[in-house]
Amino acid sequence: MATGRTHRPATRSRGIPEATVARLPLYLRALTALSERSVPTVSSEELAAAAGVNSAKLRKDFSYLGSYGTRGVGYDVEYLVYQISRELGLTQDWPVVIVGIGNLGAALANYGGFASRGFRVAALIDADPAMAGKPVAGIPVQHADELEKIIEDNGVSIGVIATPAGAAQPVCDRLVAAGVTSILNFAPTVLTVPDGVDVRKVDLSIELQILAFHEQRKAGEEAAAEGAAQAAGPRSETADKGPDGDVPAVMPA
Amino acid sequence: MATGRTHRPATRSRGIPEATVARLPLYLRALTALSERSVPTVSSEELAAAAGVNSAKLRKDFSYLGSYGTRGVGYDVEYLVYQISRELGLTQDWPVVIVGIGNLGAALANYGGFASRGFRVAALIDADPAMAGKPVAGIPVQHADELEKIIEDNGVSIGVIATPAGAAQPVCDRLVAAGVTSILNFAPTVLTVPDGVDVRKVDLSIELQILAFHEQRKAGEEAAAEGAAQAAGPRSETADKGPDGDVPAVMPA
DNA sequence: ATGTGTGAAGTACTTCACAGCC
DNA sequence: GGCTGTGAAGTACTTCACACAT
Repeated sequence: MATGRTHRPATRSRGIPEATVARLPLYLRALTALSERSVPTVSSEELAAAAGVNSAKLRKDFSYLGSYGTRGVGYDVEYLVYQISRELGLTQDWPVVIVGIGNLGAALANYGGFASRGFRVAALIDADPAMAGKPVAGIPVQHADELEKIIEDNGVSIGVIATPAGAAQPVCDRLVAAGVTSILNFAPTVLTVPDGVDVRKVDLSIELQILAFHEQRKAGEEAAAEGAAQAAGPRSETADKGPDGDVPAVMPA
Repeated sequence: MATGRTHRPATRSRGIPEATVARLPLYLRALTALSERSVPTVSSEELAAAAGVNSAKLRKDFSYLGSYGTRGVGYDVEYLVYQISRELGLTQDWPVVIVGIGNLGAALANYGGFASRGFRVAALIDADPAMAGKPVAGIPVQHADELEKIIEDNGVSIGVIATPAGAAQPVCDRLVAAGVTSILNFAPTVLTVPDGVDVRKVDLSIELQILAFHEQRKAGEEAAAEGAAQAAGPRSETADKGPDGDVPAVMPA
């Protein structure tokens, strides 16, 4: 691929597609499971099945990292685990702060997947003074006033926002001002950040809405298949559950 | 799936791209906020800014739904809210069950965004007998034995899995067998489902790993840039590039 | 024989740019 | 004049299919 005309010259062949990056953690998880079962090698076919993708995609993805497989044999599990971990930056320790220790923040703090892969919860921060000192997942919650100090002292570059929507942007601004350059946002808001700061969002209600869209379509098709002779007009109603026909109101914070 | 055909024949012009569907909830949220402020109309430019996308994309997205705007004027907020809600299937009521009432399950049960947009938590289900009867978010937790009955009685077609990884597939199988056709999976596992069942996954650790990848790259470039002309402060000299920051050069220090 | 690595072909999505309507 | 709606152009990602290393 000599094209390379896209964004930048790129330091090297460091042009891993975003879609590939997003799948690397998936491969890594599957490989880790194999590693734990002491499986020495896997084929692209097997690994792809375990990760829920197709094998051509997987091979193409790996080709961006280098030629880590052996033709006629497959991939060495341990070696791949290492290479992917390194590529993702998981061979180093990433201190993370979680801001907003409500239900969700607590769930995140307790989530094993964090600690197990290079991430370390450096601090839990909440604006409620009543929370201060209270341990969650074995870590005492600190007051939001300490935010800047905590970030600096721990060299935190990744922040997780689990506050109500209204608090998210101000918290984000403070995180960024204090030096955080990557943010994982669970609050249902669009965050504005300066150039050079990465934001990823996880939005529970959006995922559900996407499911509802497909679900509705299924119901529609099913009905069309049943009646056979009555689709064709404008949007038909999907019978089955009581249609409320209301326009929802938004939530608070 | 050997047949060359794409997913579906598409009943009509009902060929809304998946990427567009994924953004509709975003637009809907922005529109709802405008609606609450009694803003009567918006331009694609304004709405796009509020939703965090560019205006051409937004107009293209809306063009798949129909021509709901007025040239020279913009879009009628209320009307769009209704149209998008309808397209997403949010004008009907979707009963949802949440399985696995740990930290995360409880967070989900309490999450306002669910109830506010056509989703109704029909039941909370957990395998731990000690949880049974305990109210979470005002809803008493029911034992997993009741799962099939609950799904049937409530006509549930959307299930949320918030169990530990090991329990996810069995729970998924039972949900599907009982009639659920859409699943939102929070457990860090690849779920296998029969054709016709939709699964979306939300994976906290994957998101963090993607951030770590970019974070690492920033650090690397920064080090490389250090040798060159050390710019002062958060400013990138690299003209412009993609929509999202991809060529950063900032330093917390 | 077997399974990787990869050009080339195919598909999906984004952005441009401007005609057309208000 | 302003702003939508959309063909056309551009870009990103996926899948195919097969040469080639083991």
